[in-house]
Amino acid sequence: MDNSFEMEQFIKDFTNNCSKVQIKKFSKGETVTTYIEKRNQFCILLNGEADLIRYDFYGHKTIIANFNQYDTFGEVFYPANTNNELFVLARKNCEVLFYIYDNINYKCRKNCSFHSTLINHFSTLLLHNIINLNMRVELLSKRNIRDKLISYFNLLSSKTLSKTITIPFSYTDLADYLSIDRSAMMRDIKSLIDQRYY
Amino acid sequence: MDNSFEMEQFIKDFTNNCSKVQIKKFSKGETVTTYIEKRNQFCILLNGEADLIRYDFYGHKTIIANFNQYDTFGEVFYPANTNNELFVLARKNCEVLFYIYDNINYKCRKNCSFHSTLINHFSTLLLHNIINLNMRVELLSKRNIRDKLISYFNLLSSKTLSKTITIPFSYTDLADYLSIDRSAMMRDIKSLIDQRYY
DNA sequence: AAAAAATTGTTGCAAAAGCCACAAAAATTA
DNA sequence: TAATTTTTGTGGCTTTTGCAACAATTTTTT
Repeated sequence: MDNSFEMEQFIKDFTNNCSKVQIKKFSKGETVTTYIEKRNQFCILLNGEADLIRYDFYGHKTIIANFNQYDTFGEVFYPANTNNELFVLARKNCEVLFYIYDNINYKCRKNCSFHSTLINHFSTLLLHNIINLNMRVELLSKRNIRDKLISYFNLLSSKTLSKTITIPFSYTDLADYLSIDRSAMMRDIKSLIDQRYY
Repeated sequence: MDNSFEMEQFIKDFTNNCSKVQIKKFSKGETVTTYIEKRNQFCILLNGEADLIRYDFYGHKTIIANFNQYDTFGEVFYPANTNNELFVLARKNCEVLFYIYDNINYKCRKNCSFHSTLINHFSTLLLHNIINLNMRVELLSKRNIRDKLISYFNLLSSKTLSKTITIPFSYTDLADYLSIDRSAMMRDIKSLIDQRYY
């Protein structure tokens, strides 16, 4: 699971200047990218934190995904026929690697070290992405607010291997992340506390 | 998106006998595998159709995922700390390739052609998996039954590029797939029809 | 072809979740 | 530090969803 050491090495390896790679910095609150035109964009969050956001036509905000260090995102991961306006917002200051993905096995003409190392680490990155998504599906497929909360708290505690958890969101954002109404969620949190569940 | 030709080739390539690979056939209704012990199992559905199922402690069945030809599944895609009983059930007769995944770059001693081709196609398979999962998250994050249904129908019609859709599930299963109550879903389907939405 | 099992269509009622609104508190910005 | 914005906590009311139940089909099995 922990591939941070492996990734550190990877990051060092691509500090050369490959023409297909760009690294940009973003301040908290800035838009990192929008998923509109299909440009086969593939991104790696090098540090910081960002969210993938959707607003539906009721005006509801949903936090589709929450990205942390070395998480991958971008339009490559969405089907061509997506009719949604999705965008990635920096939750904290962050640094993002952008790469135009055609075929993982195509190297640039320079045959630079970035491409070699990307190919080596690509599967690991994608596998990590899938595991995250499966956890996400696990949460969202829970039938009621209470179960979503319990699942989410268990997830947090299993990540830190600790009984005390720290929610990385405000309650407002947590509700948007679990795709539920905030006031209804507050009610349920209160009842979990009353029953000494957490 | 369509990688079926590529896959056909792949399938042909591993008809040799690699010691780490097993291909098994299952009849409709049989259990393909259960996600209990972490055995780093990686599977490819060669043909047929299968579901990933969870029963929660209320007895609710949820169809976490629905797998079709060349979809990948298995324990590798789940975090080690999964406390869920998940199992894969054959919805139709199917053939499944099992492979114990350690590191995609480890070849077996024989240096057989399976491993070479798997490495070549692995990213494509994973990317496909991610796209499926993102569509799944898209559906499940919708706030109400009506929107889930509309999203799902749109998805189907965009897949076939047609206005008439065929739901690959019974209504009973569709409800389990969308993680909602069947009778409530029937009510909403009826109202969509009344409003000539579909 | 008959019997058994599963799906569909439909209710009334109960429970859960959503919506709106507002004051208090906390965090952020000027 | 003061002003402004965001978050939290809460409640009343409405709407949606879930539950249980059952007859009518349809499908599958014997």
